[in-house]
Amino acid sequence: MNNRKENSTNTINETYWKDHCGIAFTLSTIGGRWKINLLSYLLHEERLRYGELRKRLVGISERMLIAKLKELEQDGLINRIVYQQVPPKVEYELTDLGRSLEKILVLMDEWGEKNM
Amino acid sequence: MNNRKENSTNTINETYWKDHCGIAFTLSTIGGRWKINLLSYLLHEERLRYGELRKRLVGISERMLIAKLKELEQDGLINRIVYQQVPPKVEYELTDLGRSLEKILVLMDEWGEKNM
DNA sequence: GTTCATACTTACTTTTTTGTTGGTATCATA
DNA sequence: TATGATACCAACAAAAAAGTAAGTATGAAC
Repeated sequence: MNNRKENSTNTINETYWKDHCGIAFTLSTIGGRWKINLLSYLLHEERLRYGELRKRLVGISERMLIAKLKELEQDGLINRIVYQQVPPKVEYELTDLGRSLEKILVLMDEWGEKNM
Repeated sequence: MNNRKENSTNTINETYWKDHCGIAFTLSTIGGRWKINLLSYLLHEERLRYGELRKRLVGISERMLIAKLKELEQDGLINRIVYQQVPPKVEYELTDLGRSLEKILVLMDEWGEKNM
């Protein structure tokens, strides 16, 4: 899953900036095609099941959805809540750390709505 | 330079979200490896020459620096000021639109510094 | 007429991200 | 015993982003 070349210039650059610059660090945790959408939906709707997220993220593939959920979970931004039942039921919600991004997300949304 | 496939799923998805979601739009204009660094330096230092930017953006290649400057200029976030002299002198500064991102950049920086 | 400084440019390669397709597991219900 | 519902996985392929290396142009100073 994590098949980055550890000593590529690309990775070296990203690592350098993640370590030296707050903005770069932040961007690395919420950047990419889908993460902010995920965070945004979870911010507004509290808890959502896997299938509900998939419906909302128009165009996303299972592969990406799972991958991004896993990354967000590993970064401590969301919780994964598993119900022991069949068929399976899994819900996702923001952690406190995830919710602490609210202001940034709101500002980004406002800026975008205004300038797009 | 712009060699995106116009009808790839990837591009279709990005376009859809850029049109429907403010956050996605914002992220598409400041995302990627280098743009926020550029904006950040220009925010703090007002005007910087091409060569000065290159020194600050440790690790960046000419190709990337030019490409990102051009994108930022086309999106109206920065001004390119050319002095008619040899050897050439070109400065870059934020536009009002660029400066309107300040709050977001500051918050991202704070969040990063706190959590990295 | 060669060198220097500066801001770019271009062809090409590598790396990373994203998408496609076709799976698996579980147990209740029909 | 077959079907359905849900969450997830894995091999492969395409697309996009980033990096490498070697250029160009200009006119002044040597």
